[in-house]
Amino acid sequence: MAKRKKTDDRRRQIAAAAGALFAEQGVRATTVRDIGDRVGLLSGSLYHHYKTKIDIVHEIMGDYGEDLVARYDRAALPGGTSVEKLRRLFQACFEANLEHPDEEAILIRELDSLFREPEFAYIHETLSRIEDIFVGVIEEGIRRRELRADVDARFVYRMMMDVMGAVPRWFDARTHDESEVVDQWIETFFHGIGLENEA
Amino acid sequence: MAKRKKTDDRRRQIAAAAGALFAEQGVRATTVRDIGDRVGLLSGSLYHHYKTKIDIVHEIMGDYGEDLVARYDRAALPGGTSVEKLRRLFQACFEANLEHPDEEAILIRELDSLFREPEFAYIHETLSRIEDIFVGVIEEGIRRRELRADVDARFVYRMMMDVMGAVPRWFDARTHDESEVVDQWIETFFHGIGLENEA
DNA sequence: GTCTATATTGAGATAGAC
DNA sequence: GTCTATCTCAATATAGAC
Repeated sequence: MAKRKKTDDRRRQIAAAAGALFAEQGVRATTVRDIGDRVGLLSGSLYHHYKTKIDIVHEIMGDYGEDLVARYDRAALPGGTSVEKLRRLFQACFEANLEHPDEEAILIRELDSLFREPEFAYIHETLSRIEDIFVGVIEEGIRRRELRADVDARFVYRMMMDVMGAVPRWFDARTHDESEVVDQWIETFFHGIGLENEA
Repeated sequence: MAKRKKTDDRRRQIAAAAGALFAEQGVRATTVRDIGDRVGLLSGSLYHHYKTKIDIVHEIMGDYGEDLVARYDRAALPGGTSVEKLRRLFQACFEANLEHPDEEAILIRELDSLFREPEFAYIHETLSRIEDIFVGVIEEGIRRRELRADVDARFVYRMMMDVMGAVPRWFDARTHDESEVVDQWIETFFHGIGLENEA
């Protein structure tokens, strides 16, 4: 029992070190020797814990999708206006980036490269579920006449996701206040940057 | 003279083939053998025309920055309201994507990987000049009271650039009408998706 | 200017001793 | 469970014949 636990600790330690490197440099640019150095092992010893380098990526990302969908699901729960729901969705994005920065960075970084491989199809299924959540909230807002009737929900979702997807590239909790960012996003997406008397 | 021209043709042919591959798969994932296959040469023969694989990337991207900055500069020329200028800037983005799809795709794809290398610093200088153009237009709009006084120009620029940077990932001139996309961007950024009576 | 052939390096992975 | 040592393969790049 105690022995089993220790093995898992080592696995987690390797996954954590690898995750930080993958997030920073990308999976392809990170060598098994880099990972070994970080945890104080020779590269060959990693293979006692994982069958391949890609298996480490699966270990890191495999369960993360559920966590992420659950966050957005919770944010979209009934309660409040459409703006309030959108705000909760944006906040969920930041919480994910704060609590799982490596996973978020890897998700975005590898989306158009490694995660195009068929074995990572589950990543895209996760994103598709998140898209449905956003689109559901936006379409409900249109039906409730809280959002403009002429907005294309999938189109607006894409704009929002493009903006949220850039968070790992610039966000630093030490220099940014996430609630201010969420405020600005809400202001811009909901009210726009134009002055009314110019419309 | 005719001979010199032929040599340049070969260089351009190689750069074009490599550009398409770089845009699709990324520079790192594209091998010199891939490139050779595309132009009907053995990989070794490429080295008669270019010293290294990375030199081909420089050939493709080296002059493109000027082209891009010139486009955005022209779009920001005096004339019209701030919305009209923003519309012209968005249109410039689409024209760039239509006329130089490979360059745009490579620019975005490699921004956080290959283009972090010091030898590609000129790419970031180009982007910095484009940022200044956008920020200039937005700040002018605020001074003219055409845009809200409380918008943070750099922040809004980042949102816009994040949205524009995703264009190479989904835009297909055969299925999308770029002027419709520009319309939606302008509507969303300028007026927002909210209904006035909800504000 | 292109080909044949090969040098060189780097990276993922394995075998077997400890 | 880790190390030593090494295999294997793929990729960039080079040398010299044609």
